[in-house]
Amino acid sequence: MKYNFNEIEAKWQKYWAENGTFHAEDNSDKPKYYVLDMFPYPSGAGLHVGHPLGYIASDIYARYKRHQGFNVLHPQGYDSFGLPAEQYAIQTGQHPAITTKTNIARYREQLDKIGFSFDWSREVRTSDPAYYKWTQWIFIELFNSWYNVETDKAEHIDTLVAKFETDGNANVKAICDDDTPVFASAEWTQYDSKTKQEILLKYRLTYLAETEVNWCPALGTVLANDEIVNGVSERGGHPVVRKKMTQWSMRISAYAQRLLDGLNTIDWPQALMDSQTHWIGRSQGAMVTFKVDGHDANIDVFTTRPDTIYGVSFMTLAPEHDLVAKITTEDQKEAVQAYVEATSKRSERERMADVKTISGVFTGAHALHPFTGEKVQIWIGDYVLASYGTGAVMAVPCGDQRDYDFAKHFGLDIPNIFEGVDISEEAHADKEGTKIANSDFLNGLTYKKAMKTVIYEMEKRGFGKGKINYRLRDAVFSRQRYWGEPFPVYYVNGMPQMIDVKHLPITLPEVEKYLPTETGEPPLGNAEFWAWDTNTNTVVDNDKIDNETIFPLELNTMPGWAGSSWYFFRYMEKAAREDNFASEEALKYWGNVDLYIGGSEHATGHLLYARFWTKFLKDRGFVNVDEPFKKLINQGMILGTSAFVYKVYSIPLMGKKSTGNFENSTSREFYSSICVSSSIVEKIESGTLSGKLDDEIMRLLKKQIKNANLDLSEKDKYTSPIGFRILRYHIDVSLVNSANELDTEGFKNWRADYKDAEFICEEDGTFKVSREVEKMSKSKYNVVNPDDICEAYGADSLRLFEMFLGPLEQAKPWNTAGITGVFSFLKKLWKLYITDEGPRVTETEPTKDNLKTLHKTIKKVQEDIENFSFNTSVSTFMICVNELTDQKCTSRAILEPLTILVSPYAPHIAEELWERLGNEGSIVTAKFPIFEPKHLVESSKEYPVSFNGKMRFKKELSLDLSKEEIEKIILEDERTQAQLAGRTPKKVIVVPGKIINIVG
RNA sequence: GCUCGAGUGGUGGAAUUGGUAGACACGUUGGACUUAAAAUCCAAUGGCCUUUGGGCCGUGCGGGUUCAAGUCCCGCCUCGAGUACCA
Repeated sequence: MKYNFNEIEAKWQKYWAENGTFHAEDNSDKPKYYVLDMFPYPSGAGLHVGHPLGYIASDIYARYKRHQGFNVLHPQGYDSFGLPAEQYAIQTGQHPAITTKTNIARYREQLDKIGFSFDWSREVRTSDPAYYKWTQWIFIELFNSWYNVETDKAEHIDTLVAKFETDGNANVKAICDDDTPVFASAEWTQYDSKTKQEILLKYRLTYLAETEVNWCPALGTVLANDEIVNGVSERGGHPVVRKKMTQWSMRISAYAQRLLDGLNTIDWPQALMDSQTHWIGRSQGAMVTFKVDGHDANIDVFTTRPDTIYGVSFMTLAPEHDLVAKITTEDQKEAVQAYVEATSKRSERERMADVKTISGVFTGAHALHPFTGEKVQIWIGDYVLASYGTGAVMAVPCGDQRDYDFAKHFGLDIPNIFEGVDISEEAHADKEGTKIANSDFLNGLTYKKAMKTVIYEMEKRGFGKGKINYRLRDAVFSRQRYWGEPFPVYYVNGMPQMIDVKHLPITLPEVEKYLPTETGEPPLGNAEFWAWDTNTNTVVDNDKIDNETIFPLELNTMPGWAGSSWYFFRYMEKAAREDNFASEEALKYWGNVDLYIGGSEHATGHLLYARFWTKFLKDRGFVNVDEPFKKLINQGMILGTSAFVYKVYSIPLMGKKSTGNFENSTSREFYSSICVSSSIVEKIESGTLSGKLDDEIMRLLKKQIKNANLDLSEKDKYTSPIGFRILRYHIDVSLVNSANELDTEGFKNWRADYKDAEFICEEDGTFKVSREVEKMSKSKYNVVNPDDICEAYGADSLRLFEMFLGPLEQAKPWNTAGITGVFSFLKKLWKLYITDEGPRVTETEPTKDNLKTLHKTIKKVQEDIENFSFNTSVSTFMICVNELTDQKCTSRAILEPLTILVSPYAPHIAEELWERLGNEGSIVTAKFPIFEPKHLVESSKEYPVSFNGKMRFKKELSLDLSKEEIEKIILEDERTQAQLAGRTPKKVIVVPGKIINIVG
């Protein structure tokens, strides 16, 4: 009987679905284990072979844990709100909900074919109103919370209001906006409702504020910093400009320190934690206030080097700084205005591309040094960022390279405040090991002591204090998009009001167009049915808005990361979950995710926001854990192997301006007929092309020019083309075989503009393409689809092969060539159990060798799974099957445990063999075999014998021998004598059980 | 520029605490079976030299530590990822 994978896989996939084999139990005596994948965005392109890599790894782990007796939660769902569906809707008018549903169905079909052990009864879709009801609920809870610095956690806003009522806000220690006014309790009680609301917005964990945002006009939306790459939108590459807008923001900065501290409690890749640490950007220093000479104004600066304050020789403000207009003197006004205007026009992109140019203007004003009272010039310069710290720096040119460069450029003073350091060439930025000089009371102190002393002194004199600053900004939470969660918010008198949680969800309204309105409002501005009736608590017609009982609803929607910041909690319970996102018992039982697998691109987005929301939910008592993901693994990207065809263009046809991107040029159809095989291109480029081929190319080029019938002069048309250029194009990888030969007929039929292609082939008549490893993407035509592999070799082969490719964390190119190796392994495995005549398993006692092979395999596979080294266990299985085949093993005592070992990796074949061995039911909870070291105990070892570290021969020796005995035997060996050739060894190293090394 | 990671046969990769470099697989070559192909099986396969015993060289490059280095230390080179003037 043959290994019929199609039949077996369909059979067991059906069995698992019908029996709910992978449904986790909510009440269980078993220990819990929660394995999660980062859920996919269901794109229209479907899954490619890169997607399942992490899913296969987590599935192996989940299945392994089931064999180990754990109650395993391994759910899956869809991050189904997002920009691509919306852009598709804009283009086609098709509702994003429909395309999303279709895409999800396709994903599900593909996922099911790979045999994952997902508990689909808990599926989550972020765009499902029953799900986003709770996303809206969390938003409301954030609105109703403030951050109490004293208790170091978020609390309900009522506790803050209570403090205001009794004591005002002077002694309230809270994270709030910088411009929050100070008031007494009496003042608070007299404020009108709107003022109170405005003040509370300065404290709430989500708040409405005018923020400068990254506005992308082409997409009609605001982008987060991590959605911008090199100054253009990550998706589509459109330009991005700075714009002020009223937006919802999340006060994630309140959690900066806890987000840093939490990293010490979790098991994540170092690189990922490093990038979060850097993103949060903690720096310790001081806030120092400088008075402006002749003005009633102060400049606050943050500095990490208050110890160098005597080195200050000027100050620099960001051009956008509020004080600039106020303090600039009459003579400098023109220059300053011009500079400010020039900077505001420069796009982020330009500013980034141009880091080296030093620019700035003197304002004419001076600040007073807080210690010496000396006047220092106040400059403006675009190297100072308005968005970091206070938007102003105290410049210490001797200790900071940028200040140094600025001072040199404008001829400003560079006083030296370091003992015995030469600063004639560059600034001295080292902290340790240098003593401070020329600094009054700081003279002779080291960095650490000077820091303490100067901060103490500043605090005493009242113009500065120690401060910790974070780079982490509050996160903008509004998006001018349609396909996202609507805010449960309406506006009374311009102030946001939360809809009561019992009326959730507020579902997305229908719109005619998914584009911004003509007045520049978000797409929800197109909705006609988008007002809130406070009497009926329903969404009603916009025409009814009277601003008395019926009010306008929020037009923005939430960003992509809203739904993904808490979905791992929703999975914890499968019941209807009307009254909470998961029951208290379920949340308590499952706690947090034990193993989370996904891509490293989420380092500073999803993974930071999810940690933030988890900490918030913990503070407010809704969940029991401080960190959502205990252990995290980044799977490496699977890269595609793109194929390229080279085409020859005559320069006269291309015209003189031949520098553009021809791949995107619309006129290329004209010139696309001459294709040249890759090794001939090499010859052309190295100038070693034979005359015959050269003539052939020239002939085709002339023909092409003639046929093109362009508006060229007669002379140009018939003179021999003086030169040509070679350009390469991505072509579909399915048109190329493993020897890089092109299917020329298929190529002609692939796209209309290639139908007249002419080929200049290799000498053997084949046409070769060139290959290059790149990211897998539709536009590069290098996408490989898992369905085809499942069809041809089966899901078990796909699973094994993806693991066999290499270490999980490493990026690796996809090359299907090797898949036959794992496929023939599965066939060999099958043959170990079943022959053409039928089952061959017997009750024979296993031999010593059988047991040794089995237990060696158990040990290695278990170690590998626990180290997430799945590639090496596939090799181990191959070795095991090869050995058992050689041993002609038929013993059930060996073959039955082997099916369990293989089961996490190749579950379908394992189930089938398990059943054919006479077992009832599924293999998934069968106990994992236990490794017994006694089967690996050896009595002798084949020692490698080295001379000066180089292995020369091997000798089988008993392990009972002492070092001395081994040394004696080895020195007597004739091969040793031959190696030594009469010399006396200086030293003999014997490591029992390992190696023998003879020196001399 | 800074931070992190990686460089091993024709290819993907293995080598767990320093202890037989190249496991396992692909590919290639030769052979068996077959009318043929597929499938399967057997053998060889890092490079160079060779009197067929074996010898020399080999883990990006240059040094070092050690009886012994792919592995540890110092200095470089290349590639990849992240980040972008953070005061």
